[in-house]
Parts: sequence; C-alpha cells; structure tokens
Amino acid sequence: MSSRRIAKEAGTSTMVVYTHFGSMSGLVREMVHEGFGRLASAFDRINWSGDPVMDLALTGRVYRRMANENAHLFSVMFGDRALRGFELSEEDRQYGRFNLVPVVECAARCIAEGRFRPADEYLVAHHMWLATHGAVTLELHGYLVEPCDADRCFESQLVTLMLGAGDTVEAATESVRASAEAFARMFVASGRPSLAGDGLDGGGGRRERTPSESR
Amino acid sequence: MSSRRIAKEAGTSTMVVYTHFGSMSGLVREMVHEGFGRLASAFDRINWSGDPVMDLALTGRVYRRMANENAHLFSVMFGDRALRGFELSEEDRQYGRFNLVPVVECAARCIAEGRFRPADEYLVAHHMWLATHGAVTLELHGYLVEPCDADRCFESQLVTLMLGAGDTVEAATESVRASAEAFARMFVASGRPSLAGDGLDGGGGRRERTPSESR
DNA sequence: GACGAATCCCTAACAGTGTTATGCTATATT
DNA sequence: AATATAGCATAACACTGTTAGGGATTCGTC
Repeated sequence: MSSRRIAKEAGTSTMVVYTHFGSMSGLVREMVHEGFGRLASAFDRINWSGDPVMDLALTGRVYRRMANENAHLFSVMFGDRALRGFELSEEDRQYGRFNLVPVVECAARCIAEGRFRPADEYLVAHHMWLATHGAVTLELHGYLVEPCDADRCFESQLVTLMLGAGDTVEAATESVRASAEAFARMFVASGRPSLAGDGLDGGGGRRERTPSESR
Repeated sequence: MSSRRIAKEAGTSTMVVYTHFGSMSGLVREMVHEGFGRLASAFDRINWSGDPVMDLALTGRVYRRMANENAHLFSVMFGDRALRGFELSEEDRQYGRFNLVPVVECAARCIAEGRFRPADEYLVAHHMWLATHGAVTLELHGYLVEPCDADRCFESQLVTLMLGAGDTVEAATESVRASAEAFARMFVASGRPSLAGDGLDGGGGRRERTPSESR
C-alpha cells in the first residue's frame, strides 16, 4: 500500500490522498476507524439469547471472524502493524475500547445470573478480550499449528475462560458448543455471509507464504 | 532504523549490512533470533520450585518483563510489526515456539500433581501463552488504562488462568502471590537486573507518546 | 448569466528508503 | 612474494511520503 500505487489503481495522482486525508497516516487512520465501526456493527448484529455465557462466547467468535477476514486492517487497528508511519493515538485507542461495551454487558449478565463468580464485570470482560486477542493475534501471524492449531486452541480456550470466571465444566462446555451453532446461524445462513466488507484489506491475511518472500 | 542511519552511527557505509546480513530483512531476522534466545535464557534462569502453578505464573511474568524491556524487538518477534520489509518465516516461528518447552513442562507438573484437571499439557501451555501474549500485546500498544490497567489485568488474569485449568481459588491465589515474590527475588535482587540486553531495542518501548507524533 | 472564490487535481521536485554494480584496499592463503 | 578473497566505499537505480506551484473545474453569490 503506497500513495503512488493507490493513485495508479484509482487512475489519479498521489495528490488525492493529501487533499482528502492530509497524509498517508490520515488515510490509514480513516481505515482504522472504519474497522472499529465494522467490528461494532458486527457486535450489534448479535441476537442476545437467554444464555449470557453463550453470548459471551459468541462475541469472541465474532471478534475472531472479524480479525481473520480483515487481517491487515485488524493488525493496524490494534497497533500491531506500523503501516506507512501510522501510530495509534489515544483517541484511536478509545475508539477500539468502545467495542468492549457489549462484552462488559455480557459479563455483567453472567455474574448476575450466578454463572460467574461475583467480580468486576469490566475486569472479566478484559480477561475475555486479552485472551481472545492473544489467540487471534498468534493465529494471524501463523504461530498456531498442529497439533495445537488455531481452531483447537480457540475452542478449548473459550471453555477454560468461562471456567476461570466461575462457570462449571458442564455448563461452560454446553454454552460454548451452543455458541458455535448460533455463530453458524448468524453468518452462514444469513444474507450477510462476511465481515470483510469491500476489499479494505487488500486480499492479504490467510494466504500461504512462500519462503522466498521472507528474505 | 534504516540502513543509512545504521551506517552513519557505525561510521561506515550501508554496504556493511549487505556483506554481513545479506539485506535489512536479514539483519532484522538476526535480531529476532537473538530475541528468542534472550527469552529462552530468561526462562533458563528460573529456579523451579516445588509449586508448579507458581512456576507457571513465573514464566508468565518473565514473558511480560521480556516484552516490556524489549518492546520493539518483541513486536517483530511475534509478527506484530513489519520492520523494514521483514516477514516471519516458518523457521523463525519455530524458533519462537521452542520457547514454549519449559511452559509445557510446567503444565505437565501441574497436571501430574493434581493441581490442574487432566488435559493435554501442550494445550494448557498454549492457553497460558495465548492469554499472556494478548495481555502483553495490548499493554505494549497502550490499550490497557485505568481502571483496568496492565498490572491489574495481568495479576487477575494469572489467577483466572489457573482456575480455568482446574486449580482452586485459594491455591491459585496463593501461588500467584508467591510467584510475584519469586519474580522480585529473581530480577530485582539478582546481579542481572534486566532482560533488556545491550540496546537492541533502540530505547523505545514504554516511553510516553506525544499526540503530535501520531499524525 | 457573469464574476470571484474556492476546491480539486496534476506535474515536478525533494528527501528519504532498500538495494545493486563497480572498484579499491586490506588481509589471508599458498 | 604472488595471488585470492573478503570487506568496504562510492555511485546509481527504483521506490517511498510529502510539498510547491500552476491549471482546471465547480460552486456560490451578486
């Protein structure tokens, strides 16, 4: 992604970037905000059920899906990748943290219904976020392979997270399993099968890398 | 970090990078391997105790310390930051995964002693890694602020991770507390107070960012 | 409708980047 | 001692983000 390439593909000159976004960083910042908005609307499309633990697991699945389908964008959103000199500002991070709101509400319901141990719902939501983010990040960067591949890690991690928060083995296992079905219903069966949007991510992400590319 | 700046500070020309490392990517790769080695020797310096849960928490603390003291290097090691065109190769990632070995052994001891539920120790070690990595990553990128700052998140996450693996609230709390003391003894009291090494990280990391820098 | 103003965009250039080709200079080898 | 080789410097190429200056187009207003 470079200003000259953008100009070439758009059939214009590099100046359009500067008149519309101020700089390349400005363009990246706009993309990051778009990504946060996309994540927020994905959370909004979740139909909350009567099982808060299942709903919590569902937010994790949506987060992972979003990350995988917008891999490059996701990396920039959470500061992982320094794209064209862009660095996250405190305002940008605030945009990101805002997406925790539905997770906090979910955690509060889990605690209120006695599924989770009494605790600060913000802290519980953070635990979910941190662990899920770590799993997604390492998955994206290719660190999770057989026999502990990303799917296996993610599924079992969902259960252990619920256990760590206070749920029982049986209840957590069942809720996580049910969340997988709800997730499938939500994205496979719906008319909106993807969180990827309109090519904001340049087609990168999950493709295989050849060794020659790395040197 | 650029070839010309390196050359200038070293009082040579840019060619030294190419004769010694092949390319800028090659230099970064060497730094990454150095970073993995540094993490491995940090794990090696841990004196394993009779409490495997405490030891497991200790590896998490060492991981976090290492990340904070080598922030930029850490970001490159785990694929977060694309530095000068460098991309992780499968071989590089294998170097990284190798650092999980002591964590896996720790997890196995936790299971063998009945502190953790019977499970695949590799998977348990991965859960620890994923969650800790997420916490560290988001801490490094400034996402953890009051009231859920990095310290609070990390400490409480350690406990919930042990609970998720099967430990009891009382035992986990005590082991995590004890690990903090062991950690302090290990790094504050020892003759080697830092994991930072010799300026491989360019002095970045935890310094404050000014708003003007981000645009 | 006509004029002023603002906006948008192109071309050209500057400073920076990684990288390569060429040649020189020391050191090491035989 | 003669040769081979390794290491480094210079200069250049192709690329990057960014800025300055000059046209063209559109908009608002009289």
